[in-house]
Amino acid sequence: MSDRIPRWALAEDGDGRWHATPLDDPTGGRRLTTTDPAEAIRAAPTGTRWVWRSTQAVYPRLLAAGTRVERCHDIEDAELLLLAHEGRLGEPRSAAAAWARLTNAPVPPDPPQRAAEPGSQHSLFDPQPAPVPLDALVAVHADQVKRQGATAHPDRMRLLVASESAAFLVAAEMNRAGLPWRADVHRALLTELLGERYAGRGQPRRLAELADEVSAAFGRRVRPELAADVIKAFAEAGIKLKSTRRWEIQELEHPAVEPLIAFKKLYRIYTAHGWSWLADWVHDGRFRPEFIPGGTYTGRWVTNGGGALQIPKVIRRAVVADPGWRLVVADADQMEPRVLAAISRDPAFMEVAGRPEDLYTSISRQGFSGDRDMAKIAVLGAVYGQTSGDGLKNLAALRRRFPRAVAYVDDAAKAGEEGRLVRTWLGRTCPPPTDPEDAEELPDGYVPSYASTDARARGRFTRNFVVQGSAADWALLLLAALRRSLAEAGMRAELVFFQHDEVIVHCPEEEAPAVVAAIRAAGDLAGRITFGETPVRFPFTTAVVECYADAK
DNA sequence: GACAGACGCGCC
DNA sequence: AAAGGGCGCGTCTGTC
Repeated sequence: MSDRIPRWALAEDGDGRWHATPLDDPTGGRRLTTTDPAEAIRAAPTGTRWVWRSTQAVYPRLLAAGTRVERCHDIEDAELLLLAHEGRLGEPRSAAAAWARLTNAPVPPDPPQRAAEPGSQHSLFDPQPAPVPLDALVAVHADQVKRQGATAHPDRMRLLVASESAAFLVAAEMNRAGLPWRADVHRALLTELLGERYAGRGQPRRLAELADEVSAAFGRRVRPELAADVIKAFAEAGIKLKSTRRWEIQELEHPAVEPLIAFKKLYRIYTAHGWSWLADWVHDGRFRPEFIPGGTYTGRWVTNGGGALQIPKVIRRAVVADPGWRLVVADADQMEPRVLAAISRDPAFMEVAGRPEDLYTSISRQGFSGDRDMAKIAVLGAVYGQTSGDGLKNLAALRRRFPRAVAYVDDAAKAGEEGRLVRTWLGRTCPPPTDPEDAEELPDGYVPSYASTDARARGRFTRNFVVQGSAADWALLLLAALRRSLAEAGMRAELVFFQHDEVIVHCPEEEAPAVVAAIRAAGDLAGRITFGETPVRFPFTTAVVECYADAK
C-alpha cells in the first residue's frame, strides 16, 4: 500500500457472524470474529480504511448502531471501475464474481437490481448475493491493488477508487439523515397550485378547469394528458405536429396553446410530486431517497426513489430547515467549463477560469467576439457537441481563443466516432460501443447512413463524457473533503443533499458561517487533489436559508 | 396482470 | 439560442 493508513478487511459470513483482520497481518493474532460489526470497528485503529464487499450492504447497519468510519475500500465499486478501465464492462462485478475469476471458478452473474419501494431503506441487491469469505475478500483486494497499479495513471485510479468509496459513505449518511421536508407546506402549495382535490376520484380543480379550457378551444372533449389525443385534435384544426413537446407547441397560433401548456406544467407536478408522492416518500419530516454514487456511466450519482434529483423549483418551498437550524445551499459556479480548463490544460482557458468572477463574462471580455450569453452557448455547444445553429459560429470564435480546450473535446468526440474508449481525468472509462465489429466488417468505403449517425451520436457521448465525468470526479473529492472537515470540526452539520454541482448542508444556525467556509475550502482542495496544481478555481455561490426555495 | 418501450418533462 | 450530453419516473400503449 502506498499510503500509511492501516487497512482492515471486514466480512459477514451468512450465519450472522462478522470476521475482521488487519491486512498487514491477515492470519495473525488480531483476527477477530463477532456478531456485532461495530465491535470490529472499535478493535481497529481510528482512521482505518475498511475493506468490505459493499458499503451499501454494511455501512447502514453500522450507522444504525451509531458507528461511523472515516475511510473504506468498496470492493464491488472498485471492481466496476477496474473492469471498465480494462474494457471489460459488462462482466459481473460482485465480490463473489471477482473471487471466482481469481480462482478460475464459474463466475456467478450479478443479482438483478431492484427498484426502491417507498419507505424501504436500502435496496441495492435483492436477493443478497452469497457471502464472500474474509480470506477471499483479502485476496480480491490484493488483486485490485495490483490492477490499480497497472492502469494508465495508477495514482489517479487509486484516488478514484478511494474517493468513490468515500462517496458511498457520504451517501449512506445522507440516506440516513434525510432532507428536511415540511409536508404541511407541501400540501398547502399543492392546493395553491392545483386547487382542491375533489372527494373521491378525478383531477384536482385547477387541472380540471384547464382541461375544460383546452376542450373548449378545440370544440370537443380533449384529454390534454394524452399526447395522441392532443396531436389528433390539432390535426383536426389543420395543424400537423410531430410531438406535443412544449417547445413545439408554444409557437403555435391556437387558443388551446395557453391552457394546454399551463395544464402540462401542473399535471407534471400533480403526477410526479403531488399528494401520492408525499404519502409515499415523506415521513417524520424527512424525504429519504436513496443516493447512489457512480450510478451513471459518467460517474454522476443517481437516486433511487422519489425523483430526488428532479425536484421542481416550485416544490423546493417545502424543503425547510428544522427550528433554529439552517440550510447551507452551495452551487459550484460554471463547474463543467472550469473542469474543461483543468483537464485540457489550455493556458488561456485556465487563466480565465482562475479569475474570481463569472467565467462566461470573463470569456466574453477576453478577445471572444460576443457577449456573456454567446460565450455560454459556445462553451456548452463545445461540451455537448452542438450540430447546428448560432452556437456553431460562436464555437469558431471559441476555438480561435482556446484551441487546446476545444481540441480536447474534439479529440474525445473523434475517439468515440472511431469506436475507441475515453476516460475521465481520474480514469473512469466509458462503456464500449454496442457493436464494435460492425465498422470493421463493412466493405471498404461503404458507410450506411445509419452507421454514421450512430458514430456521431457516439462522438457526442464521448465528447460530453470526458467533461461531465471529470466534473463528477471532482465532485467526489469535494464531498470527501467536506465530509472530513465537518467531522473534524466536530460540528452537528449534516450533508443532506447532493445534485451534480450542488450540495445542501443542514446545520445549527451558529455553524452556518463555518459550513460556508468549509465548502469553499473543500472546492478548491478538491480541484488541487483531482487535477494537480493549476490556476483554475472552483468557487461556489452559497446561500444560508431556512427554505431551499429562497436560495438564489 | 406483468412487462417493455415510447413519450414527455423535471433536474443538472 | 437551439433542440447537443447525463439521468428518473410517471402515464399510456402494445404485447405476451
